[in-house]
Formats: sequence, C-alpha cells, structure tokens
Amino acid sequence: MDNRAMAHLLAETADLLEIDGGDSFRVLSYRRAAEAAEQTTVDISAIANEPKKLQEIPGIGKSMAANLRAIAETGTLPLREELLTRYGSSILELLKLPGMGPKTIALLWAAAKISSIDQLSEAIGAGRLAGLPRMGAKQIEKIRKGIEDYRRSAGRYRIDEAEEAAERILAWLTSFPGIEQVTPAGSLRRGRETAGDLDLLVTGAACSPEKTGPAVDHVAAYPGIHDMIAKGENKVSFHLASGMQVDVRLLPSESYGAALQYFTGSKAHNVALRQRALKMGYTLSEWSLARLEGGAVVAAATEEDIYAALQMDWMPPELRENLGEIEAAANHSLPRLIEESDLRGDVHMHTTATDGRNSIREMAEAGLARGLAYVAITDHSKNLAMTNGLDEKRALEHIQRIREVDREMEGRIRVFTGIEVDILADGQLDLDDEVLAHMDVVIASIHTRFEQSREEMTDRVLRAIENPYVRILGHPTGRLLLRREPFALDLGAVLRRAAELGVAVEHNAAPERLDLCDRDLRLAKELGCRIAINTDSHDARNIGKMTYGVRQLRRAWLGPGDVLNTLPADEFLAALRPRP
DNA sequence: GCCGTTTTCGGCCCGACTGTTTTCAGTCG
Repeated sequence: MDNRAMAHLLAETADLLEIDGGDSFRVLSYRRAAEAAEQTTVDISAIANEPKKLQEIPGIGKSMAANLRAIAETGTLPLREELLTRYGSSILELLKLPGMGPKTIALLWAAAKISSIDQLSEAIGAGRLAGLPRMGAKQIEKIRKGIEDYRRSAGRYRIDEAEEAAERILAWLTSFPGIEQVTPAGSLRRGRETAGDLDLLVTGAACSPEKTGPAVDHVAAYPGIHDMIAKGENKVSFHLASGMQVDVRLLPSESYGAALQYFTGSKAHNVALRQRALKMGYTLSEWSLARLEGGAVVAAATEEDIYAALQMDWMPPELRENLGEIEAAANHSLPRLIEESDLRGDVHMHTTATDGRNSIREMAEAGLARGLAYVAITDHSKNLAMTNGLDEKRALEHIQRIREVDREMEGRIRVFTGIEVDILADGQLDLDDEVLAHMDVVIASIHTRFEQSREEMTDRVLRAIENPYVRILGHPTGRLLLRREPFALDLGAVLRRAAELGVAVEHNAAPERLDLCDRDLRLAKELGCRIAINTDSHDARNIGKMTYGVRQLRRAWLGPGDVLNTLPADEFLAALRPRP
C-alpha cells in the first residue's frame, strides 16, 4: 500500500475518533500522523517492520508505528475497524456536508441513530430533526440544501484523481506485448475539472480484429478491478474500488484517429462535426470518415487526417466544446493557446513563517529549479490565526527577510515581497495600509465563511478590492473555501470592477482548488480582466506545477497575453495595478 | 497519541463567524 492510501486510513480514523468523542489531542495526533505519511519521502510499506525507522518520521511514535505496521500487514487498523463496526462505514460521508462536523454527527447518531446521508435526508423529510439541540429551521434547511448539492456533484471525479487512475491502468496495459499505445480520451483528454468515467483507447498488434482475445483477457485481469460490467471482443468495462467506471476499447491502428476523435468528444462538438461531414458528403463514425455514397474511407488513422479531410485545422482537445472552435478551425483562425512553458512566475506561496513547509530560500531555489524567473512570497496575515498569520510587525520583518533572499539569489531568480491578506466581514482588510504599502504583491482573499446574501457578498468583495494596495483578488469564486456550496456572488460585477481597477484575478492551478471554472474564465476574458495563475504552494515541491490550471485556461481560449505571469519579472510588476 | 523536556508529565497553531443562544457551542480555515 502506498503512503497516500495509508494517510487516508489514518485520517479516516481521526474522523471516526472525533465522532466517537475521543480525546481531541489523540485525534490531532492521528491527523498529524496522516499528514506525516502523506508528506514523507520514505516508503512506509518498505520499513513497516522496522519501528525504529518509522519513529524517525516526525509525528510517528510507538503506537503509530504499530498502527502503520498493522496497516501494511492487514490493509487496515483495529481501531478504525472497531469504530466502523459501531457507526457504519457510511457515517464518514456525513462529514462532506456543509456545516456538519463531528459534534453534529455524534448528536444525530445519539438522538436518532442517523449514520448515513440517506438516513439524514429521510429524517429531515419526516421532520425528525426539529427539536434537537441546535437544530433550528435555518440549520435544517442548510443541511437539506447541502444534501441536494452533494448528490448533484456525486458520480464525478476530480481530473487529477482520474488521471492517476488512468496512469495506473496504463502501466498495466502497456506491460502486455502487442499493446503499443494507450490514450485516455473523454473529458480527461479535454482537460475538464472532473471526469464522469474513464475512456482508454488501446491500439497495437494485439488489437487487430479477431485477434483481441489475449489482450482483452489481460485488460480484464487488471488487479484494480472491483467489478466487471462488460467484456466483449474489443471493449472491457469495469468499476474501480472508488466507483469510477472505466471503459477500455481495443482498436486496430487504422481507425485509431477516428476513434480518438469520437471518444474525445465532447458530444456537442461531435454532433456539429458530423453535421459538417454530412454537408460535405461524408459520414463520420468512430471507425472512419467515409463517403456517403459507396462508403469509401477518406480518413481514419489520425485525427489530423480527419480534420484535414473536413477542411479544418487540427485543434487541441481543450477547445472541443462546440463554442466556436469548429468555425475557427475551418477559417484557420484558431487562437494560440497558453502553454505551461509560457509561464515565468509563480506568485502565491507560503513559508514556515505561517503554514508553509519550507523557508523563503527553499521556495526560491525550488522556483529556480523549475525554471521560473520569479516567485512571490505571500504568507497569511494575522486574521488566519490558525496558520500563525503575520501581524503588522511580523509582516514587515518578513519582507526584510524576503528581500535578503532576493539579494542572495543574485538575479538568478527574483523573489518578490507579498502577503495574502484576509477580507473581513465588513470588506476591510486585516492589515494596515502602511504595511501593505511595502509589498510588491498584495493578494486579498476571503478565508472566512460568510452566510450572506449575494448582494452583501458581492459588496464585500467589491469594497475589498477598492483598497488601492490590493493587486490580486485571491480565491475569486471562493471555491477553495466553500467548495461544498457554490459561492453566492455576482462574479460578473466583481470581474468587471477588477478589470476597471487593474486588479488581477487569481486562478489557482492546483487540481483540487481550480478557483475559476471555464465559464468564469471566459467571462474574465470577455470583461478584460487579467489573470494571474499560481499554485498557492505550501510546499516547495508544488511550486510551478501548473498543468491542470493551464489546461483550464486553455479551455477558456486564453493565450499568453491574457495571463500576467507570462511576462518577464519587471514587466510583471509593472503590469500589476499601480501602487498609490 | 506525540513530543520534549526546564524528562516520566503537561502541553498540543487560535480567531471569526453563524445559529440558537441569552453567554456559547460548533464549524471553518
């Protein structure tokens, strides 16, 4: 079992312990152990029988070493099993609802034996929650809506999770002689934030018609299969333990391009493309582009051939949503999309001064190693007490140290000073302007959950960006913080004002945080609002990892000119909103 | 349950916000 899976088990145990009302510090130590397992570079499985080595990992003591050993040997740990037996495995799902923490779950369990979302939903319907302590009408309505939102988003998987699953399966498939190429298609290839299922196209000598038997058997023998849905001549479908559905299709290489095009989609793009083919006297299927009359194959082996036969340029999968790309490809006017290599700086990150894991110097070195020309150190401000956020005095001391590191780097990479300030309930920032005046990059973010109306919420953000020192609006849709509920905010008004003021808007590149969805980014572009893409790294290892975020930008047709940190260091600073 | 001692216990990031209270518990970051 890999470290990440182990970390997951420990974190689950911490959740269960908390619901069980266990000692909060014991809970904390399970959380820290989970964190340690996730972070360490040591392969825990490999040293599971060596308690001394395990205990060299900070956060792992005698008991936790025994727990890790149990996990490595049995795949679980006794405490977790005991608690799961008592409460049922579905109780953990309740934690995913907004406003539902361990105390509330414990209350629901004690008062009504509720241990799953279905039971909770049923109890709300039957009016059995009213009258319980701290369960007023508002609270119940909030939970009801939370369940609704949760159910709507269920069944899709984050792109990085889907990609990870795809890579594991890919490694298995390509180990078979005669399987030469495995290509993920579908929403994964189009770079969507989430994928409903996994489409994998397989070609090679072993996939020739009537000879697919052994290859199909190899696919069906993948160890990660939870249950088999279908197994035929050239298609295998199954579920993974996560519930994700995987469709593997084996194809002869002569129809690879047609299949790749067909299974990449989107549906809307394919419908429009087939219409175009019909008008030109062709018919397009997953096997080929062929003449309507006679059925002679015109193109099939590559996507380029197919698009060319339809008198179009080949286009990146990210664009294939029938939002004008077909016309653009036919007019040879497809935009030049941004690429990861266009980015020269990462402008939002944290250090050990607050909740980061590395020093300023280490972050700078990591940025240099990634080939960046500049980074901005933007630790938290004091309102985020939990992160040891900086007050005025510490913030000023911190930027002195950032400047020292900038000098130490001798121009190999620039290190900009900065801070991520918190937007308070009244729209004010939590640090004085005199302090902000010393910063290169001031990012204003909402970190606290407000339960306000759309108008109040919008007003709050608008007031915050009026502050002349704010140069980037952080977490603009608040999805990082309110990811379980859409952020009720008039984003159009915010982006328009940000564009007027010259305030850039952050797009977080981490797959679990992508702040702006396609529609938001298209709106930003339309309104002339500039974007700064960053990783919000708390760990030097993540600096500059922008792949997912960049794909999102590409989906919104953004080019290098739309993104501020494609600029060289000096131009980037100059292009930010001018300081008063 | 871990850690670091000024070792064998006592500490363990803490403040804003909401809802249901009538002084605070729970959740969130």
